Amino acid sequence: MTTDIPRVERAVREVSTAPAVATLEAVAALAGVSKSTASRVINGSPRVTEQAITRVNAAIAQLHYVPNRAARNLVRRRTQMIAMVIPERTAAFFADPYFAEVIQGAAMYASTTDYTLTLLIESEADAEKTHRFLQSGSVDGALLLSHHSSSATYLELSRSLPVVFGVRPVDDLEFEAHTVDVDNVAAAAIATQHLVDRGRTRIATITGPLAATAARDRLAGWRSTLEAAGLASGSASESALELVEEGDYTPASGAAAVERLLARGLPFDGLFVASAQMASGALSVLREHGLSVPGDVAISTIDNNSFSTDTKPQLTTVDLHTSEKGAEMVKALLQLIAGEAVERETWIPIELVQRDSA
Amino acid sequence: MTTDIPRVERAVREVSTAPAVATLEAVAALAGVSKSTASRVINGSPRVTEQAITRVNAAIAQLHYVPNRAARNLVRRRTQMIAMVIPERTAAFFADPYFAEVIQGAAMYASTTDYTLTLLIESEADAEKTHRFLQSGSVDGALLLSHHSSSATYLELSRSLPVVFGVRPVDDLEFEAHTVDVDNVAAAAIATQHLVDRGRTRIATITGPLAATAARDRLAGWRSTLEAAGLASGSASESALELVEEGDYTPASGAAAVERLLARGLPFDGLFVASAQMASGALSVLREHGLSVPGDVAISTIDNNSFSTDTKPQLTTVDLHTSEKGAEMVKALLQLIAGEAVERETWIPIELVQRDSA
DNA sequence: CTGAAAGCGCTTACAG
DNA sequence: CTGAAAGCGCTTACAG
Repeated sequence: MTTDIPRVERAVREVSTAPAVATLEAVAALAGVSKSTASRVINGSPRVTEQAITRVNAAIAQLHYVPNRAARNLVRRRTQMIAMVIPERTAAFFADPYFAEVIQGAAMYASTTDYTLTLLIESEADAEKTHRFLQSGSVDGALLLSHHSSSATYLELSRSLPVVFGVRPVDDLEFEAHTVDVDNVAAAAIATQHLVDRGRTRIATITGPLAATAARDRLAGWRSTLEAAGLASGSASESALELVEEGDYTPASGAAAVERLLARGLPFDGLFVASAQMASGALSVLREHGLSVPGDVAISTIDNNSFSTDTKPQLTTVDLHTSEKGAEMVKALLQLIAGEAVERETWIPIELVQRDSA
Repeated sequence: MTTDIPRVERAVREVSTAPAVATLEAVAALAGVSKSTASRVINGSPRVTEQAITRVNAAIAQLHYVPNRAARNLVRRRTQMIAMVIPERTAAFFADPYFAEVIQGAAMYASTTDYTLTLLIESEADAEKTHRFLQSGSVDGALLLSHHSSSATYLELSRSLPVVFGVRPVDDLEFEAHTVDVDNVAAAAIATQHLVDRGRTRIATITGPLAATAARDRLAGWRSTLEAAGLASGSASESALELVEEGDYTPASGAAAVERLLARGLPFDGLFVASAQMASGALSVLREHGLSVPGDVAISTIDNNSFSTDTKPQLTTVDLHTSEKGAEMVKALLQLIAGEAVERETWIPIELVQRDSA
């Protein structure tokens, strides 16, 4: 009503727009009841007559009425919104199918509820902003995919807002967080055991960045499986436990890691790679060196995504059911918001998918 | 203050919660001004004294005040939220780095504004639900990444809500949509021309699903480049224009497509593949057949992502600046919402990235 | 420049 | 079962 352009635009709008958004008042009037009754019908209150219900519903249909979210949220002190917080760095590495899958699973599940999922990119530079947003009551709860910020910060956050973590916080026993995760030790153990079952006796591994718990867990799963199978013996220098190289989850790092492994001259006939991305990189290098897979080296890995099926041979891997994890995170959060009891830890089931690399 | 359960819950909250959320009223009181003035300061109104400003800001800081979004949205008739609509099928194929990149770019940009991006998965089964949501005033605008639904439906939508498309709607001239896209014809032409410049004379192509405009555009770019270079001559059966196979953007389909190309027995020394994903699949097959790249067959493609760098040799490709596209979509939408004039079509610049495959 | 007041569109005790 | 009324927390003409 002030500047010129908007005025014109509004006029145009008024003409071209679909019937102005209906209000509760209009519905009530059309149905011949009070706003109170109309509202009760809408919210499924049991204290209304059949007749009121039908009439209100008819009015709603006729008017294409949809409750105004802001008004409803204001009085309910709810926003019907939850946030998925992902660190900026992760966003940049969105190429990693892992995060995309979690987010997809979460978004899919959320879309079946009447909660809305918003993506919150936490800039490393201004994590404060994210926290302010979360504290401002803009969302009813938050999903944290990782926590580059200090655990303390998040502890604080989780005290004023329902929060579900997608990774276990670094051994902070005081931390009463709710988490939905996968048993990484077991995943690695299953993949490694498969190699053992295939008769491999010198099983090497390529790990993820060992700064992260998940990578360390996978390393531990590999090691304990070798020990249990009696494949960890030998002098220190020739023990299979020596066959460890670290990567950063990218294909290139996987390739570099096998190169190093090969350069060390220690023989190995099995290789557990902590991620399919790295495995695909490792696989090419092995073949370049004239090594056959699974003939000379059997490979098993973790993550059932395009990286495990785009290779030749396709990779035997452990499916972490990642999009299910995203869904479960949302589910747990909504229960928390509803005040229901939720297990401190939810473990997503994992599963070996046998293909051709081992 | 009324029902029992809430009362208890509130009590619990009060104890465990960080300082109860401050309200405008509290800020005003602490600052010794009216809510009106406090509100003006918060909203940057010029009609306030310096003194008022400093006192209100001090109060805000002290109380950690953050405006309640619902209340603000209610009165402003704004939600400060925009939705990114992606069809369910796309969500499932989230593995395709393309969508992940667009979304990431959009989320990143949005996070620098005070708009919130929500991911809306449009179920094929219940597209109605999505439309209801969009029409309900829950968001101020929508970003459409693709449109499996009829153009008509979206045309209708775009009449009641600012909408920005990420793909050009199928030649619907009446359709006054705003779109942010890339010039696919040019992208293909650049990639193909590079092959021509490298001295290749029989240049084949692997297209995306030709049902989509983008795939047809890329095919057209390839064709016109060959024609312009005089490489399209010859009898129909041996014209390079015959060297076309269709894929579906997955690596496997790229592999299958070259197999068919090879099976036809027509020689080719250049190959333009419409996506890096397909190119990676095609590349392996070529090498399996003992063909060297770029020696025997030079390859150029489109999309600068992990698929173009994880191969050996790495792929010469056209960078579509996909995450920039996501950002530009948000930018255009926010301008539309603000009532500013926006170009009907925004073209994202593209760029040849020369690597080793051609 | 500032405050009192109205109102955004709902929900929900309260009193029939 | 139902309606009148209050109130959720803001913003913004309106009248100083």
